[in-house]
Amino acid sequence: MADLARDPKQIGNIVQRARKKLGWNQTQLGEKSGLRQETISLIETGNPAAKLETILAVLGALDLEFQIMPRSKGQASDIEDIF
Amino acid sequence: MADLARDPKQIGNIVQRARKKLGWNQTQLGEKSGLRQETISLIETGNPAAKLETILAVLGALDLEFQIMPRSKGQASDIEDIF
DNA sequence: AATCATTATGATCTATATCCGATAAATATG
DNA sequence: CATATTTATCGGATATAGATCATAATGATT
Repeated sequence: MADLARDPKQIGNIVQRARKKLGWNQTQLGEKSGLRQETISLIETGNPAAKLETILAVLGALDLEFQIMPRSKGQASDIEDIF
Repeated sequence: MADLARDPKQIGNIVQRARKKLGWNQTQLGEKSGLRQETISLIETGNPAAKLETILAVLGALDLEFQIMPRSKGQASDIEDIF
């Protein structure tokens, strides 16, 4: 349910997975988040220099959110991330 | 334990609180995250255009991490955030 | 294989982050 | 208060995001 996001690539993967789960293409996600398809593409491929506000807009459009917590708590979701 | 981070200001507050809890000043956090004191200042005051990699570097230095999850789950941590 | 949909890439432009060096403003501490 | 520490701000330089318009590359579907 909760996905670890320690680097831009993980964030990109999570965004892509959530988008496809909703049956949206990058253009549609762009419309809902006020961004262009090209920008969504960059984020999903793990652009490390993306702006924070851009990431937050994408997460909002997907009805997702960040939480900040201490590292390495050895939860179930950590294991998923290995694969 | 887990803090909601829906906007840059919340992230800045969380960073500042974690830094002070460790007894560090902005310069020290900058050294540990490879950033300048000015940059830490901007992040803590909620700069929305901060780079993703910059935020991730700061969180890493504080031994914190992002998790991504569905919004509004009405957890205890949501209540804290009102104050 | 041919076509349609989707995603990735390219060049140009404007805006702004971050670095760097310096300093002003604000906050502690004696 | 006076001073030392910490945080915020300024100017110049460099790098790159994201918009825009266009197109190439990739993936599906028949």
